[in-house]
Amino acid sequence: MPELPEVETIVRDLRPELVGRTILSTRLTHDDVLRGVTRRRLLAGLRGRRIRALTRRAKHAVFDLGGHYFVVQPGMTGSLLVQKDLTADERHYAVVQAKLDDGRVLIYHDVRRLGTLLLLNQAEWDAYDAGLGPEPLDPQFTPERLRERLRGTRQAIKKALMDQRVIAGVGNIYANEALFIAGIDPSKEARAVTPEASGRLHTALQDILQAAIESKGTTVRDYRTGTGQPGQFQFELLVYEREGEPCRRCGTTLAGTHAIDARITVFCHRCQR
DNA sequence: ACGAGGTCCTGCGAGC
DNA sequence: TGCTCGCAGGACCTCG
Repeated sequence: MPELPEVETIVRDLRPELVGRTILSTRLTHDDVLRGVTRRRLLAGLRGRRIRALTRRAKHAVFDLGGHYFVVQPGMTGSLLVQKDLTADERHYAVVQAKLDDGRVLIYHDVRRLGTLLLLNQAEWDAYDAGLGPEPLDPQFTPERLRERLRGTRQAIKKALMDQRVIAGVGNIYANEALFIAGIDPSKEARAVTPEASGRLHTALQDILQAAIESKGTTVRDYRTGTGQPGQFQFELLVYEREGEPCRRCGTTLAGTHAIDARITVFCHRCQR
């Protein structure tokens, strides 16, 4: 499931392939991935446009088309690929096929279509961007900034971490991992996290996200890098997908619960307080 | 402002 | 074998 490291990997892989290319024509096979944009406006907005830049913000891949932005949020099962030919499987799940001026095709592939596509002008993008929390790998994201963001909410710390308005780009996998590394009980109220623990969490978040980027992301099922390869970070996970297995730090059997926001939370009763 | 729960969407695996 | 059903979940919504 593409979170910050996965989208960062996709964007880094595709940037040299796509920047400077012009989109000749576009095919959209399903309208249900569109959010706040009609089929007609999306297709008109892509056709004939040159890709000026490709960047990441939170869990979104952002195509700068000059004057407006094509924003792809891969959701659970979305991926972006650039290919010369499509396999039958790729064709079946390719929600968007954009023909490029070098003869290749940019594909947005999404089996479950929980991903979303947006087309925003400059003002709309600025407003959207302003609604997202700070980037955890930004040098301006200090431990103090994290503590400020957490102080205001009584929500469970894990839910707060996954709230894109609080911090951008963190989803279920890295929230579980960072809380384990920082030794914080995922159900603890965010505002009750001590400054010391918050400092550990800041370090853990930056370390885990950076390490996951270096391993090209975590592939549980569907996620692929921009070159179609699985990521490698799934082999380094400490708690996620390890419910019932021994804690790597103390050997206690890791617990699993759905009590927080109906998502699987895996943690160590002994190491996380 | 909070939590709880529903919705979207499809593939997969369990159970019968 | 072939079916039904529950589950996976990020974002967004409504309700109390």
